[in-house]
Amino acid sequence: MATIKDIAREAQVSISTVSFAINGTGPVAPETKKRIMEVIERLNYHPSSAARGLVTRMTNNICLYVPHPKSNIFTFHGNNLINDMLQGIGESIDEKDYNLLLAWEQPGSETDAKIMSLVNKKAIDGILFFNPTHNFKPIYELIKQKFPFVFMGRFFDNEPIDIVDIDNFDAGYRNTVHLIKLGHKNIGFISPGPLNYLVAGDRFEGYQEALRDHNIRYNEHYFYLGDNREASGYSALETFLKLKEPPTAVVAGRDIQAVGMLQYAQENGILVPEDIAIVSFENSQLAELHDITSIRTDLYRIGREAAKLLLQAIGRRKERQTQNIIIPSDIVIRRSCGSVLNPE
Amino acid sequence: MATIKDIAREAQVSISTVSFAINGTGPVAPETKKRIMEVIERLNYHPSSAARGLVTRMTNNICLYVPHPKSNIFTFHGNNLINDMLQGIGESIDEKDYNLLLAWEQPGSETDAKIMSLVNKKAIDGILFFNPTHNFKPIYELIKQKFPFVFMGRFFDNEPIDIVDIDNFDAGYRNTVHLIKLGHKNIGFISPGPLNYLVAGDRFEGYQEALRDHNIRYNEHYFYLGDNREASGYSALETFLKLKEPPTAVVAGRDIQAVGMLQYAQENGILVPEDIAIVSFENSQLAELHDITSIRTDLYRIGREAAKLLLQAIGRRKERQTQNIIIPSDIVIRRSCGSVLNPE
DNA sequence: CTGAAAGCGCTAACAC
DNA sequence: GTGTTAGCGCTTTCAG
Repeated sequence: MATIKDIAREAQVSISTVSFAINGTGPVAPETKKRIMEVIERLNYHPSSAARGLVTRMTNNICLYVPHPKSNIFTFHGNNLINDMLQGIGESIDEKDYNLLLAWEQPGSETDAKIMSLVNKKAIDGILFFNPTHNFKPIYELIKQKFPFVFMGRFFDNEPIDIVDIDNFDAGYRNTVHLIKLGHKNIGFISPGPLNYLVAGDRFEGYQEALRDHNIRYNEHYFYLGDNREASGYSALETFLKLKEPPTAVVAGRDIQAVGMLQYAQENGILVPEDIAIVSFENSQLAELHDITSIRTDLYRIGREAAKLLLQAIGRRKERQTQNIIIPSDIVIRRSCGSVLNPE
Repeated sequence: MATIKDIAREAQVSISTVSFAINGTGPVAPETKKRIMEVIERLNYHPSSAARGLVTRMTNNICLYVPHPKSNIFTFHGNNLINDMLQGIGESIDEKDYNLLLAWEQPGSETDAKIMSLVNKKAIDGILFFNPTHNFKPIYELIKQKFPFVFMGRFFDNEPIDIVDIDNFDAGYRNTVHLIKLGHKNIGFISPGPLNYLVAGDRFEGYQEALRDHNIRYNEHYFYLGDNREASGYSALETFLKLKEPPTAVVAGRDIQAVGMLQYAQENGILVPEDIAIVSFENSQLAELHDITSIRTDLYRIGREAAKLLLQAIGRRKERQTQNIIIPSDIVIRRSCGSVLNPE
């Protein structure tokens, strides 16, 4: 393997000149540079990232820190959306020639062992957090160390940190308003998961706010705590329809729940959207497959913006204003909500 | 940040002793070691991976090299399965304290620019290839350089390389035999994609071989070239049923195609499995949702074995026998095939 | 514009 | 068992 020394010798210059030529960090005469570049090409030379990293203290690696793959949360946004996010991240990091390291904690190990190890041993320059839960210890340590990171998804503490997120509150609000505009007053809500997950909590609050804004009283019997299984949508609808005054529309917390509702409806001769209108979140393949109106999350843009922001933060290590970027999402109207109207 | 020098000074030993103590690469007196470890703990010292990498020529990073996220191929095996694979990889690399770098080529860039750059600049110690297409240039360069890598999925050349794969031929064979055993003789086959993708080609060959083994003549009208969209299953069934002698069973190339078939069947009053039996591949969420018999691919084991193999290869850089590990897959019987019999 | 030289933090001979 | 020392391949003052 050729080293910078070989290049210097072959090009008849010193190694510092070679370094200047490669990095543009010092003046080099055009012909000298040309000669150097030729030798580099000829010897197929590539600077060693370890050697470079040792002196620059940069690795050109960022870490995408995700929940454990086995976790349901990992597929929270529907699967193909993760691909979208990766694509967005990829585009941003490619521009600056950064690499992407993927990491998560093994269940049973310390909750932040992996990520702090990566930070401590200086294997990464920054972190992209993609973790819908907010209970997050390492954050504070990282803030203290001034280690660059960006949060994808809301983080409810008021620490000044970089965040890129969709507005789940807004999504819940718009889904609900959409139903209200269609004339519904009795509107059920299935939470996508425990309300202490911000995604779920925010959507629920958006739902409530929409009701308030339209002078509809929130009925606690119209709330059903769901999870990531079809069955939770199924039993939600079952439960709702047993009420004396059942809802005429439901905001499903996620597409798979909407599918469960569809299942129950079909088995029991209930018509969608005639008897019960449904809107959902995620706009996954399932929504498309079953003609379910659903909120589309632009994870591509989230990924791209978050990575861009992180690279900026890495670039200027000085104090800088933290940013809070909200990526808008839109509602994809399909059959299940009983309208082809556009919302608002 | 504490360095090895600080530790040496505080522990009143030389830096080599510290190094020996940390890595176990030299004899250190128990009390000395204890003292050193205490200082390390106290100063929260972590060896710099760049410095270490510079001398050991190891990065402790491996690269999972995948198709572009936008590519359909990326979701070929169904999405949650990718998670399974990641989990498997994660378990293996955690044991040896390795990190996972995720990389793919941006469309439009050179087909192997990213991966060869990673190799050249010595940012990784080995590569896990996950790429269903076989048209793969960098392989030969890597072989020449003796750079460690493992292929997940078949590679049809006869180069001696490490491979971990499921037996798609076997899967196609077993799906077909399952239908034959149920009494079917006219069996359609929808390819999951172009036949030059080995996944598709192998499944198709398994299908053909099963027919041959049971003295059933292959009928080319029973072949339909599908893709990754529901519509291809839909039109496949439509096409098949228009034949003078339509098939009574179909091997769908992937779950989404089976769903498309179900859709067509439902719209046209065709009963599944009574009128047409269906088996498929992937065993994705869709298969579960729609009660489709499907072949389960154990991507968890593929990931785990592949990463393990790669780490072995990285460990002993000497000549070693390449391995060819086949991970068995099994068939998950559901309603769509018209049996609860176990195959074979 | 170019070169000499001092490290970056660590490992691994080699000497004692 | 422990210390000394020579690098690993590169960046970056600082002179000239």
